[in-house]
Amino acid sequence: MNQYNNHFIESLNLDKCNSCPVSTISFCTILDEHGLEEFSAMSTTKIYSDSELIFTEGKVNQYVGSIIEGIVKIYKLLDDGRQQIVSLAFPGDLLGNIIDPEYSYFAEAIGQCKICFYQVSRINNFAESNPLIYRSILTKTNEQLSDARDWLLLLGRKSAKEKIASFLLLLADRNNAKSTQPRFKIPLKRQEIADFLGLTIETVSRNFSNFKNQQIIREQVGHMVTIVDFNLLKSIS
Amino acid sequence: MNQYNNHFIESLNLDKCNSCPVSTISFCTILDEHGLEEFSAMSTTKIYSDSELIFTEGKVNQYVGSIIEGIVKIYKLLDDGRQQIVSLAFPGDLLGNIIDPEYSYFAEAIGQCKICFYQVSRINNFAESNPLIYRSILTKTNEQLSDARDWLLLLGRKSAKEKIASFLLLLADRNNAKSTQPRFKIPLKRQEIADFLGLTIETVSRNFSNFKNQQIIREQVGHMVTIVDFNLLKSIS
DNA sequence: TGTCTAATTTGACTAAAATCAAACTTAGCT
DNA sequence: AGCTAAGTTTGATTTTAGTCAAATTAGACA
Repeated sequence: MNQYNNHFIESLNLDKCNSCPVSTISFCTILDEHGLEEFSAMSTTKIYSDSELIFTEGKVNQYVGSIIEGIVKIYKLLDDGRQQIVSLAFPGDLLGNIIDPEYSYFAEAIGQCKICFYQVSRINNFAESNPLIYRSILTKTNEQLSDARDWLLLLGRKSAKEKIASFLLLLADRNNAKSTQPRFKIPLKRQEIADFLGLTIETVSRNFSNFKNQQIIREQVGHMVTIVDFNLLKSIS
Repeated sequence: MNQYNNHFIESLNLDKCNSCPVSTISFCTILDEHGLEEFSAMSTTKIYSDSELIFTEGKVNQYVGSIIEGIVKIYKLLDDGRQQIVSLAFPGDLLGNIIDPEYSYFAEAIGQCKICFYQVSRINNFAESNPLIYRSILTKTNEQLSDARDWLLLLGRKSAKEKIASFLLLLADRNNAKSTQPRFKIPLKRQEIADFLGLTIETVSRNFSNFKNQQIIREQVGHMVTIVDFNLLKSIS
């Protein structure tokens, strides 16, 4: 009876991971079936609605999350309210880290998000017997560092026009848009784009208008955008 | 005879680490004596003179390094030559990573540098029996990510004046200057400061002049600087 | 110490993006 | 469908930092 019960729970957990849409790209993908069994039992899935705060700067770092669905913006604030988005996290991306004592940024859901959480302390315990999880987290962290450094180049050295072009290409890439005229939804409001690119909302709007006038992009209702001249956008970026 | 010989070699390697000035802050600090013995045998120390290239973007990622002495600038370039320094690496900092197939930036010595190198492939092999090295590298990578994100906020949202103030405080911090009027050498040329802060050399120069005129800092020959009004500089940043 | 070059500073002017303000559009709600 | 608030666009103007040019200073080396 107890035996059956245990088996039932474990298989439930594994089912959860087996049916997980990011199981092949999340940091847990490195685990074998045995590790995953133990690991999945530690996870809690939570759904956030648009604009809900996930992490708050300065709070104790208790959880890391793996994004299952949706997009999360990671941002920092100056005292006077100026905001800079330092990362956009997509499905499969890791939220937070297992090292720092506190969160050093805010994380907020853009649209509805589904996130799989783990307690930092439990991951660290788990890693004692499954140290490969460190390599997996390192791989994700390394990607984030690489992205952050690309963005440093953009913020420090690119013009507004180049920034907008780079932003559009980033979104096309994250949407795996393979077409020569990729079409996707821009998940950010103009103000958020401005906070991502280190610009003002007016500059963003003007540059979008220019691209539309020059037929480089088309914009439909609901922030759907089509990149008409991909190569031109690439050369601008 | 053979026995003595082995012992001699091993103790030489360990001596090298025992006398290493960054042994308590480098990523190898996590290793116990046994691990260190094996690890130290894999290392090669190299000295670079000012402006020497250490890594080149696009080249195969063969080595990671731990800085023993000196400062290294990590930078990226746009096609037209615009440059952005994405990181300044100090003694104890890790250069490169063990994940990517290629370097994605340039690394260049600022002044004379002493660097302890390891082959990426050998670190990965070593980690199979010493997986804690992953955690140690993760910790260093995580620091770099945190620094990069602080810099994203600076580049995206701070004014030239605020950038210069932040830069001076960063240097004071890296020099462990505990005094109320910290004094240290600015290791970068004006052009490099500009490339670090996303500014032009003229803007950097003008803002330094302003700070000097307002008696917030003093500058002596040889780029030695004294922060006269630390609190004011902090509030500006 | 003097000479030469590189680095830095300063000035005048320009350009890019920010600010301020208003009009217009979209999306959600009753 | 009409109302409302939020979001976006556009225009006029200002500000900041960039550009171009020249003068000055610092550093390396004979």
